[in-house]
Amino acid sequence: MKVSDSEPIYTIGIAAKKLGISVPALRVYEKEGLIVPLRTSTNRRLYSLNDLRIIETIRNLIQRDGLNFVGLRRMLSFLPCWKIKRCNPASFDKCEVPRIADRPCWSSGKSASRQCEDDCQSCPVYAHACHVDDLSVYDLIEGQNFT
DNA sequence: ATTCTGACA
DNA sequence: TGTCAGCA
Repeated sequence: MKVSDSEPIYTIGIAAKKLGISVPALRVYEKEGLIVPLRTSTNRRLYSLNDLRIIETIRNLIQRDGLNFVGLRRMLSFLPCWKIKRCNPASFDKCEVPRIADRPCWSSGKSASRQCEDDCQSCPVYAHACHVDDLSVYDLIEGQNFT
C-alpha cells in the first residue's frame, strides 16, 4: 500500500461526491464506529483514498448483503490484527482484544492494553478494513494458518 | 461557500 | 437517511 493511500486529502463534500453517497451518511458511518477520518485543527473531516475504499466496501456490505451496523462492527472486529501487526505468540495469548471485541479497535477508544500508533490512519489494521469482505485477508499473512 | 453538532419528521 | 438550525 502506498503512503499516498493513507494521505488525508478529501473534504467530506468531495468524498461524498466521489462515492455517490450523501454527506449525512458519511457522518453516520463515522458515528457508528465504522470509519475514522482524520480531523483538522479546526475539526473538519479529511478522508484518505483508503478511507474511500473502506466506505465503498461498507456500502456494498449494507446494500448488497443487507448487513446492519452491529453486524458490520462485528465483522470488522474479526480482522486478524495479531497477524497484520505480527504480534508474537506471547503477547497474543495475553491480549483479550481479539477474543471479546464487538467493535473494531479504531472505535474502541485507547483503553485497551495494546500498542497503538498515534493515529488510526497510519495503522495497518485499519488499512486492511477495505478487505473485510475478502476472505483472503484471513490467511495471507506470512503463511500462518488457523489449524 | 463549506462543514460542524445536535435534534427531529 | 435527510434536513434544518445556529456556528465557526
